[in-house]
Amino acid sequence: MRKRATAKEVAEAAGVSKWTVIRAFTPGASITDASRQKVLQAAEALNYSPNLLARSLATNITHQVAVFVDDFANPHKLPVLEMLTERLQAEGLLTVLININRHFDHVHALINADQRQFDAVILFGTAFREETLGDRRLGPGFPPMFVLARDSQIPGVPAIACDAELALSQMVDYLFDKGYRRPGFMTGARTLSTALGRRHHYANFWRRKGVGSVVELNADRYSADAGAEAVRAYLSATPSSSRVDVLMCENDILALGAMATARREFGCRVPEDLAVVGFDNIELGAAPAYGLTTYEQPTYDMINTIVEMIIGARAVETVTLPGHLVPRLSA
Amino acid sequence: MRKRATAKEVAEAAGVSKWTVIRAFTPGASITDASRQKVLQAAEALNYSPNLLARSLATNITHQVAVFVDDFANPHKLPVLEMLTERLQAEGLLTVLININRHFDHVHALINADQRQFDAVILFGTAFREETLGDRRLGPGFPPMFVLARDSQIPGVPAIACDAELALSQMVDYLFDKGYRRPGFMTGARTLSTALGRRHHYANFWRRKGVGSVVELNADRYSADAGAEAVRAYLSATPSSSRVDVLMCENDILALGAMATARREFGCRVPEDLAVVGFDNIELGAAPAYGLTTYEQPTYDMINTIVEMIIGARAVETVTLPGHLVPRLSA
DNA sequence: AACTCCTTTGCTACCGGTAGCAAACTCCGA
DNA sequence: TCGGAGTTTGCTACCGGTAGCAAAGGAGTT
Repeated sequence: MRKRATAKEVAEAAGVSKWTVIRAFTPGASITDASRQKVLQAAEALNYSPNLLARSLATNITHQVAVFVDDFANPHKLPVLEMLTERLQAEGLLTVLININRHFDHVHALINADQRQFDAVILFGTAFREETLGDRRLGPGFPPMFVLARDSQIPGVPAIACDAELALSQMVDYLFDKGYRRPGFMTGARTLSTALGRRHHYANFWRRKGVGSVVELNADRYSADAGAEAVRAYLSATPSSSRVDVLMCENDILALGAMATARREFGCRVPEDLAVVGFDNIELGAAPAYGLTTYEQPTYDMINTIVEMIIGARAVETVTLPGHLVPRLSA
Repeated sequence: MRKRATAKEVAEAAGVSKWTVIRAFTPGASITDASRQKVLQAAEALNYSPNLLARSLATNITHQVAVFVDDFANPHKLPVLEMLTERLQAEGLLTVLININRHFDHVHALINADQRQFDAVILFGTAFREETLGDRRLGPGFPPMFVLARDSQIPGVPAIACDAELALSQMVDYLFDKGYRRPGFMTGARTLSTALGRRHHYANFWRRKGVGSVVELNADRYSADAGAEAVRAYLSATPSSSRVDVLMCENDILALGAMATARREFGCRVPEDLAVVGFDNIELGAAPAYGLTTYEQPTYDMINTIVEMIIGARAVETVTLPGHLVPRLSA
């Protein structure tokens, strides 16, 4: 396999120095049209294009952003990744997808990221803890970190997320106006971020409405199955007379599992016997079979904000952005 | 922000040459325990770890694999990406996720990949065509390419995929044995790969069973909505007496949309009035509400095969691997 | 023609590693 | 005590670019 052409080879072919070749490929560089043409022609013939690795080494800019993901069960991740890659690529940045699931050593992955000189690191998942990210080996020179779509538990690491307080206030207002008075909430994996987040605000706003107690259901993962199981356990243990009238699930995927099981195994009509709402607005929830009432995060705004921070077009700080309620038939 | 420490600085601190420092970090290099300890101590103090960018430039090995994805609508992509990143990371390879949707110029993305010297490029999507990938600018030195989970339409580019012929033969056998005789097939986006793939084999095997005609439904995308729409168009135009009795959809996400709509809007019982089967075995299809009969691709085997080819542990060639039928209630 | 001033080109030094040769150092046996 | 083999260390050259200075070239003025 022949090697790729280098600037030096192109220079020889064009009869100029390699620096002139570089200039022909550098926008705004000082070079006459005549030499640029000569160079471009020779480059074309030799199939030359600059080696970005060498450029990165010299400039200390890689144009690569690492995205750490620790939870691939939620299909909502996919459209976000799509949008994120698209937005980053529009700025000339590539996305390095790093899997931080249970099988991997977080600190190790971070050190690796460090060694690769990424321009930035985006944490996009559920369970990044301070003890891993605060590791002292991640010293000076570590790329700037951002937390996407979650609160940040790490001091100094900004979070760009949906305004959970606003979201839950809108949701509870909506449910209250619809007449629901016996709220339930289903959590997924019990991480700190979860506990402090949506459930907290949900309970708070109900309290303000004068509804003091929120029934809590626990799924142990974020998956349809786990949602199904949790609701099955609840409904089979609770006579219909004392059941909640509306169940909010921490995300749509739990909600879909819960809804399907409530209908199918317990004959519940949704929303008449049990209203169900979710969070995220995944595509499938919109399907007529579900008609899931949910809340849409401001995905584009969050991504745009984070990318602007990365390219330096915006001050780096924690930002919460308003999403919007998506009322459908399930509540 | 202070810069990262380099081998030279560690060398000064440890009182050795920078090459000794490098050797301390190179497994199997010739170095005494005494100097290695000295170096590691100094490195620890300065928080040094080797710069992989510089290493890549010198060795011409980046340990980065680009994955081109052009279709983020199918949730099946997510578990595959999870497994792929995990398997690659286990070999010390990182995954660069490149979005090749309609907004991007494929050739441009490939040239960019070329400039970054990826160790390999994996095409994981629906619509990579020969005219883009055969571009002559992707000349010698371009990283080896692989097509994952699809046929390859590109000569010289091996495909690692599920054995579609076997899969469809198993599926048709199963459906035939269950007594179905009026088969339908719903395609997604009409790309070449699709046309030649599952639908083709499906029709073929029915023909062998003596069933000559397969009704074709067309969804224009791979999404639940598109599946819903296609089945809506079909069912409202076709009296129940002349409808198909089993509808195979090109993938699960189409099948779920179709099933939900058939049930909800047309009162069809599944599978009594209309059996529905899909392909991929996505998580949601397993939920009791659906019980979707489907076919599971040998995802792990495919990924493992491709990774072994990348690391040179296996001959590079097109491989098809057997998956297995997942019978549930929907057929 | 001589002198500016500005543009273009070439050059050295550098980014932070790797490869492989040569010198220096051990260690051992004769 | 010395020779020689094997090990360890240092060195030069290189990977393919970038940065920024210095020399060369060209146009305009007097």
